[in-house]
Amino acid sequence: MYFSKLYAPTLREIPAEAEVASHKLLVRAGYIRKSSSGVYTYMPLAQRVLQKISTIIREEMNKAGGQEVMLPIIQPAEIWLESGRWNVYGKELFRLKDRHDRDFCLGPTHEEVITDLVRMDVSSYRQLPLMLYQIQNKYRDERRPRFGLLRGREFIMKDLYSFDREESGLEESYQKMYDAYTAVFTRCGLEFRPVEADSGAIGGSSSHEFMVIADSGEAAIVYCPECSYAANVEIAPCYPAKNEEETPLLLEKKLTPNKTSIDDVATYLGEPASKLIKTLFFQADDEVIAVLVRGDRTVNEIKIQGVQACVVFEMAAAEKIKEATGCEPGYVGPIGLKKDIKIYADEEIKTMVNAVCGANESNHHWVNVVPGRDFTVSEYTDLRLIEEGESCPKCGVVLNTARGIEVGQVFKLGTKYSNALKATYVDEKGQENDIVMGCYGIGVSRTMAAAVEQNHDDNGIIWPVQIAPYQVVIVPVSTSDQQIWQAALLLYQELTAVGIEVIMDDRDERAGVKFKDADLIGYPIRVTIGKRYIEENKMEIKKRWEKESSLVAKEEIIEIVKKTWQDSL
RNA sequence: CGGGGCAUAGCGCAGUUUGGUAGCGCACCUGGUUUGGGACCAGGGGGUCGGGGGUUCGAAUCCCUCUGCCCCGACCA
Repeated sequence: MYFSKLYAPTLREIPAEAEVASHKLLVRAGYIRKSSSGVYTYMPLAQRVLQKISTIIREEMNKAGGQEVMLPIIQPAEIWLESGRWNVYGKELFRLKDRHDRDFCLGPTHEEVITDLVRMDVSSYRQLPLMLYQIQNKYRDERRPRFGLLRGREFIMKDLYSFDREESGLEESYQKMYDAYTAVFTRCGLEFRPVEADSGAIGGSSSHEFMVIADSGEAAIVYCPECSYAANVEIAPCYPAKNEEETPLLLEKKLTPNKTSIDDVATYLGEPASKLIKTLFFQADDEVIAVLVRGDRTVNEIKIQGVQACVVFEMAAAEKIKEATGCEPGYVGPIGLKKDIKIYADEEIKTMVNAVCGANESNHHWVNVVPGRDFTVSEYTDLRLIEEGESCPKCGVVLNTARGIEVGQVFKLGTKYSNALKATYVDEKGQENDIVMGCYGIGVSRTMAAAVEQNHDDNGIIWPVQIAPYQVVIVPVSTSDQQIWQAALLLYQELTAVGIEVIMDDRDERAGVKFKDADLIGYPIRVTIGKRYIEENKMEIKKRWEKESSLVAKEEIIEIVKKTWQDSL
């Protein structure tokens, strides 16, 4: 491909709206343009990268036994009503009506559609197991689209659904997909880590997320340097720290004027934050609940939802808190609540002695509080967020922390959807059973953005060879010098002939412009042909991820390029 | 959904306070000089100043209203 013909308009200036590296660089380098908030056009370079990622995914899905299908994006409301998610999914679901006023939605995920398909055509155990997948656009009306392709409203996903006879079959399918995902991201040349994850609103028993490691990632993970343990902090279990043993003292109310935050109260009373009890109120459907954690800890809302099942879960409104405590937030505590509400407490609270908590009276806190003596807790359990420096639940070694971008997730769904939608099969004994399902997603467009987040420098993108839009760019320093131009042309033809994807920068631009664009676009290998070719018959080869270039003969160039390409496969 | 901000040429911005008929840099076109890390000179094209309504002799500028976009938070298979 000649650069002069390529539709890749690069920009010198960064669009004002771009926040993160992948967004800035993909826009600047001419890969994507925004159409509306969270919706992007993929231009030729992006399309090539997406195709490469998709090809790798297809190969691995097929290898694992998957069959590709294409499912509808426009989905009828009926099946969503049947699964119960039409009302649960909320505003995230893009809804629309047809001319007859019938309800539809744009698919954010395809459990309903695929289950509807399979229930029509699968009836016998002889047809199982089955794995179907698709790669196409999905839609979620995000409250706040951001970070370019990382959180869009329209995005490309691969999703595979597995259908098995029983749990053991699901276990096998799940493992196949786990392995396939590992192969996919390895082949994409990314540094990633599978972590244990929450299965969230999609339901199901077990789940792993595949995280591309990048400082800009939205997800925080912990992993063990010794054993294989790795988890999203959302679900990482915490062990209670030992609280100091003390002789319980008499409960006492203290004046704490205008001290509403943990830090303020701790400083004012001269106590460490770990001596305070943090009391938070949540709205769980129609019920208000109180949650207690040590003052220096953060509550983990995912864990709370694990003990208090509900559809809507959020921080309680101020008036609800007042109803429960008779007091403004800032001085609330578990002692003497107005209303009889459930109090969940983190395990660490149990052993606290002579603690501090709000008195449910403005400008007052209790000191020398002893849980169990001064108030009663409905349930003690692990409710806090894991912190830096805590131990591995498997082997006790101190965990490492990292940030990641979630590019894939695998779920064991069980029979949640097959049961709701009556997708059943008949076994050898003539017994009807629900099909056991799993679902497995990869964010294709997000993977492209994550690759950029992980692989870039100040000058631009540094594509892993496997997913680069082209592997090589040839830069003839002058297009008017026939000796240089002819050499470039010959190299171009020879590389193309061996299956290497090459861009020839044939533009009548200064060398500096071509170098800047080459770095920005991120071709793994750049070959420059200039004076040194005329003088010494040497070409310059530079790998995008290395600082130095080297001068070599043309024959070597071809060998180096071929080798680099093959090494990456 | 709460809070804040922005909307002027393809991109980045000034002009709005104090109304007088739209400008700068980059990009683009023409010609010339240049040519190894985003060149220089000269000339040129491109704007319903987000939409609608109002005030005024006159509105990018003041008022009302709608829409879009961005940031922080909350939320997030």
